[in-house]
Amino acid sequence: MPQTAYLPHIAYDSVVFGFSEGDLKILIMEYHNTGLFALPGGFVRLQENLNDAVLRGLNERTGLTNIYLEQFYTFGDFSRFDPEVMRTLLEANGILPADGYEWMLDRFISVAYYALINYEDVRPRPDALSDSCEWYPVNELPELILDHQHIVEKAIQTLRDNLDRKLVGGNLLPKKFTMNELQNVYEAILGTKLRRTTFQRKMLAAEVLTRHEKHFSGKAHMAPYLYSFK
Amino acid sequence: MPQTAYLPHIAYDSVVFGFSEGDLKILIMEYHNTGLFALPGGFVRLQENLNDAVLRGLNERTGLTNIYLEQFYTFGDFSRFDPEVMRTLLEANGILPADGYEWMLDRFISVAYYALINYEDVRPRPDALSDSCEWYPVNELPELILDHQHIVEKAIQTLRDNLDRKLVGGNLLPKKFTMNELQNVYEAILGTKLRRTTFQRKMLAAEVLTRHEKHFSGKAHMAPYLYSFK
DNA sequence: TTACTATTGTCACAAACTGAGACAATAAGA
DNA sequence: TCTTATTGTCTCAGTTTGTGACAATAGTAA
Repeated sequence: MPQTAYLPHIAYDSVVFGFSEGDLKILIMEYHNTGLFALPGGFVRLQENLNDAVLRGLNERTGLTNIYLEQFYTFGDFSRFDPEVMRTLLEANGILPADGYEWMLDRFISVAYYALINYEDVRPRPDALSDSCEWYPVNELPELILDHQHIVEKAIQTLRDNLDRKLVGGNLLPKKFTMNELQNVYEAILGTKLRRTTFQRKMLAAEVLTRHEKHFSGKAHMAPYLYSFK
Repeated sequence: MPQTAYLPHIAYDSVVFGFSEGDLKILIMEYHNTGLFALPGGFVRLQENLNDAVLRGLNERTGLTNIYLEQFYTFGDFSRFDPEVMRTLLEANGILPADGYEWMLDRFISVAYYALINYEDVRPRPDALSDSCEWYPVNELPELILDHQHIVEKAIQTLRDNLDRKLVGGNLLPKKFTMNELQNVYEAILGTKLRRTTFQRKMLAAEVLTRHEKHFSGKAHMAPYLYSFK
């Protein structure tokens, strides 16, 4: 990452949501030899679109290409500025700031995005600076650097606000899913239980679902239909 | 604006909404000797919070201090980069880029905000680079530089989406207003007519208004109550 | 003083929507 | 064949919303 390759002072952070075992989860990086946890983020190349930079970073970490991505806020408080954190990350990777990395110790304004992906499609991959990239339930996050906890909270709040308006919950599931699975996603996002009949009626009335064949799970009860988003 | 005073590559643009004569209007700058029209914007000082920079810029142009302000999107496409526009603006003001203004010809990522203000509270003031700062109805804007037309459209869309959820329409009116005036604001923002009785019932049920004395306009009919937001 | 007009606050009724439960129809195991 | 758990659908009541009606003004005109 030499100085000339990226726009200085500008970063992005991404809150990558997945759904598994009944929990809403997000991808968190743990940096090599530091015990520091952070959202996966990155920088923008000099001639690159901001949105493309985020998609590139997500692709590098998840291998996915068609990602549901939404920009939700830009964090620009001066109090975000804490060069010691970045210095620690660089040193843990054997990098001296003087070797062309001084710009990473500057103040950054960060554009935050959230992504919704199908948990099963991802094998998280660490990037060059990181030790591990793992899923954590949103209610059991480790302590995060800088204002990243705040970014996560705002991401969840925005996702909740957009849930009914944009009907995006399906992006957290495989192509085909049952009505019960979809309801579980909604409940995990909203943090509340929903009524089965009311939920089903609302989803069907919205006319965004296509009904497919039944799914036989081997359980001793009526088999549910599979659905997909139109 | 010497190089050292501001963060490079980062700008903000503000869409300042006002309401007058039945129209939703926004503040547009016309730059001196160029015929170029643009949203009022600015830069962030090295140790300044992003949000504070925007409030500072709005204060310089409107004299207002308590401004309803909302960040809505950050525009970061590389296609925004057009140094000729900025070069024209500088030259029209007799400034040579070589005099420490080269950074203004670089690529910028712009964080966009919208503000809602009471039209009557404002006497728009031009800033150092500008010739005039005037209100334009949103449906009769001049051609704007770069992607500013796109920014305006996204601002209006966001305002519409937030209107019911945040009940912010009152920020475009004086402290006290009639129900009919509030309805006119909503209609101007949404671009549609609303039913008088339904609108009044919804507003009263929301329990966000305080009812004050009646307002006698001199017209030959029942006088309406004045309201203010709680 | 007495009509007359335009607008306002409120009510009434129907239509649409939502919460909550009931129930028959399975799918598999006992 | 009986039992159990879950699903798709229906019903009914309560709430909200669309729509019009109507009396109560505040001025103007006769």
